[in-house]
Amino acid sequence: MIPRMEGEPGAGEQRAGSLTERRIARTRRQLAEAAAVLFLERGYDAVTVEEIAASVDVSARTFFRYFASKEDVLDEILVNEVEAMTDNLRQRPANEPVLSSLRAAARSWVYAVHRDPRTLTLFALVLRTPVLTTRWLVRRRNCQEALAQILAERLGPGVGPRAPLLAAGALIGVVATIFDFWVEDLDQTEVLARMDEALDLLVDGFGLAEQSSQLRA
Amino acid sequence: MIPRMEGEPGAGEQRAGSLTERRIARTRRQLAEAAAVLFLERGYDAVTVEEIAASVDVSARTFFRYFASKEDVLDEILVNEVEAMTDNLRQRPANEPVLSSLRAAARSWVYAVHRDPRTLTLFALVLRTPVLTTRWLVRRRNCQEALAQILAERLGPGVGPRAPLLAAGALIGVVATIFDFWVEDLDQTEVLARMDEALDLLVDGFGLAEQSSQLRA
DNA sequence: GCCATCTTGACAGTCAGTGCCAGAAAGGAA
DNA sequence: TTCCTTTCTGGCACTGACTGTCAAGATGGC
Repeated sequence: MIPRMEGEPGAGEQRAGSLTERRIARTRRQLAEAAAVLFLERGYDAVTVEEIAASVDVSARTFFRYFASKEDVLDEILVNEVEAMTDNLRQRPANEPVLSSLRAAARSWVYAVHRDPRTLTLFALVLRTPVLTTRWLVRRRNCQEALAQILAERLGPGVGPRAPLLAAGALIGVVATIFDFWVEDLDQTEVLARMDEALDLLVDGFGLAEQSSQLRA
Repeated sequence: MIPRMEGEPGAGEQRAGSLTERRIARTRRQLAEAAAVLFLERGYDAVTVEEIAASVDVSARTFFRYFASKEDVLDEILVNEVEAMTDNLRQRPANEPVLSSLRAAARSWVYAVHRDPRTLTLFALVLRTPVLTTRWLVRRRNCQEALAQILAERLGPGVGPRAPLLAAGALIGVVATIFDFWVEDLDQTEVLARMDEALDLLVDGFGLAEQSSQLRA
């Protein structure tokens, strides 16, 4: 009933490069591609699933066999980016200070995004479409959980059970905010500098500890 | 065409306590109430707008005149809570250190939520229903913006244009994470202690600055 | 009581998403 | 090639969220 994609083949045993399998992969890619093009042309809401399907010459019913919902076509991009980011992080040497790992991972991810300008354009689309923005926020949260797990491994059990999730919350909070600035202003090139500043602010506790009205008076 | 609620009255000039106006307010309250009851009974997805409307004896069409979408019935609760929180914060004396204000605001908000156990039950419903969770994440973001504005006012222009939003991101990141722990485990009473710990961790920069693998070896 | 204004229900219609079934296409085996 | 099984696909009917429109009913001011 559901196209198989990549995964364990069924009893019918279609091998990896089989004709069917390639056709399925192609259809999936075409649908995602067509959706991205149409969304960018006319906006998310103004495009119907019917149209996306028609432009690849399959039925709407088939579209829903490839993607659980209309949102899912773009959500896949978000998932991929978040995974690219967390994979970068996991591949950093385990003895490197966490913050350096994070800076390096963010750095290589930013470079990757820069290499494919479409990614940022699609992110801009996501952030100006409410339904899709909510998806992005969900992915941010997934990212927090993934980051928390990495932090837990790196920092060991000494830091307590909730610290990794909390630290990840704060880190994602600042990194995602910088990311929002980036997407809002697609031309800006100094993302990395801003990211570094933001992380510096974070490790300083934003100066909140010593801040008081007297200091400003 | 759209029920007026509270706001500037139209040319017809219906005054605040008018019969119509009270009926409208009552219908709105009844709809929200009925929705909450039904959602808690059977889960969000298993309840149709038709049923909510029928249980208050209005048409489904009318439901959509009061709430833009099915999600909006519960979203209102989220908005109210977030506003209660930010209002608490705004009412703190302007010369109080930001962090103290935040602790105090969070504290009185937690007390308020404790006084009405239903609030937390509804939050639990929200967090176990994907569509509603996304709403919650959106509200969190609104909260970040509101908090950033307050921070900007308190900290003055010296801190740079992006620092307030970044600090707010980190603060919301940890406060919301504590909140998630709270909602997951409704019985727990030490929320406030955890909140304080979390904020302490934040002003310490989570110890990320000096952390390195050598320190753990 | 009259009139302007507003709320409501009914109806029709769009679009997302799902279950079901029959037909077509692919792969394996004889 | 031919047959058989597995899997993919289109078509159809259906639910449910949501919107535009219009006529009918209620309300408030005069």
